[in-house]
Amino acid sequence: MTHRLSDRAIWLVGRASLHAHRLVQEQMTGSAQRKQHYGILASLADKGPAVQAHLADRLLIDRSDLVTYLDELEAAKQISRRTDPTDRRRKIVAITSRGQATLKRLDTLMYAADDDLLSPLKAEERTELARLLTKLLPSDLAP
Amino acid sequence: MTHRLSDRAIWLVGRASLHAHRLVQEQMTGSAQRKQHYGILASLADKGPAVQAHLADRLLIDRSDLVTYLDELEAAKQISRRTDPTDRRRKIVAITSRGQATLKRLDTLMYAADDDLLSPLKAEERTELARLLTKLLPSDLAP
DNA sequence: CCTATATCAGGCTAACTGAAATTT
DNA sequence: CAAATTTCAGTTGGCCTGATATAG
Repeated sequence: MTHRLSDRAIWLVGRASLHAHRLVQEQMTGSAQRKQHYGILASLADKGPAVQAHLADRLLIDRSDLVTYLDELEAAKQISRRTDPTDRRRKIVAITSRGQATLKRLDTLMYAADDDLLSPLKAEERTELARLLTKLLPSDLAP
Repeated sequence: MTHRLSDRAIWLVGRASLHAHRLVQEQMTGSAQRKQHYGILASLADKGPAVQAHLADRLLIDRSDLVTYLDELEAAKQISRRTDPTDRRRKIVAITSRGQATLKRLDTLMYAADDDLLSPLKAEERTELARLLTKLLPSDLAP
């Protein structure tokens, strides 16, 4: 009661996210990629090609914003879009080999930022934090 | 390795923060207050008056942004600013009685949003999450 | 006819950058 | 003179809203 902020998960998670974002920016200086590009490429690499609407829902990204990010990634030949033959409203997005290479490079940066962020925690605490955060999320990030 | 995103705390905490922010917005519709106002008022109420620079550091808010937020809170007579007599560069910020009342109201909203956010977790998991997140933060939120 | 999908145009706000004025 | 504090002006990026064209 006497220390509201340290009790409010809403506040804590917001500030932790800001701190994390700053660490990512440190790693990403000079890399013309966005943090969202990482999420998109990682999702496509790990879960396979996807329709844009489903991809947006999985990543908690707005569908109209995803269009922009995919435009950028497509211009860099890191993803491909093709119309779904069974439903021509949809476009199926897939990662390219160039996208795989970029992802590998980004993953190194994100791993380093992750290590900075988690440095105050022990190994068991890190996995426990990941488990708890995953339970919070409305989208299904699990396999 | 096969599921990058669910392994990256950087990504998880960012998406959890977005989800939390949406829940706060649901609660705050119609309330002319910002989320940052809550943090400022709560910090001043729980830890007492503070110099702007220290307050900004504690809350992980940019110093120039804090100026704007304090202008708004001051216009609503929820905080007061006075020059520090021992160092006239500094201004000491304090919460007013009207600010206390607003904080009480905001705290109810934030508590409700917190409860939504944490609904997938058991009581012990909630306190564990708060503990872990607090350890991550560079600023000192503890008493 | 209604719904779903991708796309586009525009707005909002938190966060950031850089610089000025004042005081130590 | 150099450093700290508050303040101001302007930019960026992520998120959001509403609308359109196309397809089921």
